[in-house]
Formats: sequence, C-alpha cells, structure tokens
Amino acid sequence: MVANRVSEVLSARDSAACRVREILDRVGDKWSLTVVGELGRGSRRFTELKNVIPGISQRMLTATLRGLERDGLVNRTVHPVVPPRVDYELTPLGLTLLDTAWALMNWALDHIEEVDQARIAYDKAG
Amino acid sequence: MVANRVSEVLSARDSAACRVREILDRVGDKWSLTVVGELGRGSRRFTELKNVIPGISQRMLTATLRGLERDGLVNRTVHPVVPPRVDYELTPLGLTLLDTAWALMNWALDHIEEVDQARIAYDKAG
DNA sequence: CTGGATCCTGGGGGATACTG
DNA sequence: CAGTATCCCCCAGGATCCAG
Repeated sequence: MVANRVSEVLSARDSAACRVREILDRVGDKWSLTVVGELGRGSRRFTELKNVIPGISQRMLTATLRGLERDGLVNRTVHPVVPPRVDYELTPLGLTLLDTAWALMNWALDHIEEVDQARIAYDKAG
Repeated sequence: MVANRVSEVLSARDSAACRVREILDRVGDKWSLTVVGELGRGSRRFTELKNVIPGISQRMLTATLRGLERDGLVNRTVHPVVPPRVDYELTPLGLTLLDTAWALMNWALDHIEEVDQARIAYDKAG
C-alpha cells in the first residue's frame, strides 16, 4: 500500500484530481473499456464490434467510438467502397491504455463470484 | 498484445462477458474508483471522504459507499457515540482492486495532456 | 446492407432542507 | 456528524427511422 503519485495528487485537492476524474468518466465506463479491450485484439469494423459486444445499441456504440476517437484513443478509417466499410483501431495512445483496461476487466472476471456472494449476503441482511 | 483470458471470454459472447460489464459498471465509474483510491490510503470517515473528494455530493457519496459496501469492497463501521462516527475501510476484496484502480488513475494522470491535445485537434477539425 | 441521426422516456445525479 | 427525503432537471441510452 504505497503512497503513490495518484494519492498525492488526489489529496492535493487541486484541479488535476478533477481532470483525472473527467478522464475516468470517459474511459472508465463499461462500453469504452469493452470497446478498447476488443480493439486491443485488432482492427474491427462497426458491425463487427456491434456483434461482438452483446447488449450495446448502435447509438451507444457510435457515441462510444466518437468519444474514444475525440480523445485520441481510436482511429476511424472510412473506406470509400460500396457497401461502405469503416474500420476502427487503437491509436498508440489507445494501446497504452490496453494493459490497464485488461487488468480491470481481469479483476472483474476474477472476482465476480466474491462480489455476487457479497451482494447476496448484503441483501439478505438488509 | 497478447490474447489473454479477458479477450477470450469476451469473444465467447457468453454471459460472463455481460457479468464483467455489470461489475465494470459498478466499479469503473469515477466516484467508485476515486473512493477506492482514497480508502486505499487508509480508513476514512464520511465527512473526510466528502472533503477530500471535491465535487461529490452527499447523495452520490452515500450511494457510492452503499454500492461498494454491497459488493463487498468496503466495510462500514458505526461507532455508537455522540456525535455519531462512521468509518469506512477497504475489505480484503477491496484491497485486491486497489492496484488496478490506481493503475487506471495513473494512466489518466499520465495522459491528460495527450487527451486534451487530441480533443482540441478533433474539435478544430470537426 | 452499412453506419448515423432523431425521438422519447427512465433514472442518474445535483441542490436543498430536515432528522437522530 | 452522518446521513435521509424531496424536488427537479438533464442526459444516458433504447427504439426507430434515415442516408448512401
């Protein structure tokens, strides 16, 4: 439990902490993390992403991709062909997020059971 | 760019992927990550958290702590004294999230500038 | 058939006031 | 001090339609 840079910056209560939270808000939501994780496996088309991410609506996929593109994490490439083809891939900046994104998803994967148990116990006690 | 367990599970399109996203939704939002990060530095009282996390409302702090408690990440201890005193601390499960949470926050901290530049460029081009 | 824009509703989330 | 209750607004996000 080292006191690292994050905790120092956070405890400073300055605007940097606010900015970090702003970035987290963009990059920490489930769809962004999922999309980044999927694109980490390679370039994908819009429909491929939609098919591979069950439960996401077109609207949310579009919005998520736009946000990631705006933040410089994803490149959008339109191929002028018929039928239209749009490829999405991680930028170098996006690649730097990949390990962390996967780490968080791995954590979730590893602890689903424990979280479930905790919820059951909490709801029973409640 | 290794193909790890997460990408395998995600590509399997089974319910596990959905559950992972559910957990991410709870644990990946900015307030939960921020609270976990702060509690990683040690036990905190309600008001201490509120003071140290600028911008959070009582309502959101309460809701965030409740959610983390329900998921077994945070312990809530009420001391029967006047005035009342309530301490929050990470559970062992919560501690397992700490490194990853800090990693994500460190990533945000390290890449604020790049994200800002990307946004400016994107908005200018748009 | 692909990707994007529009419409509309539920609930996330802030501000404020009140309680044990 | 540590919440709960209430009001209210805004937008996340699903359903649907549009363009090429």
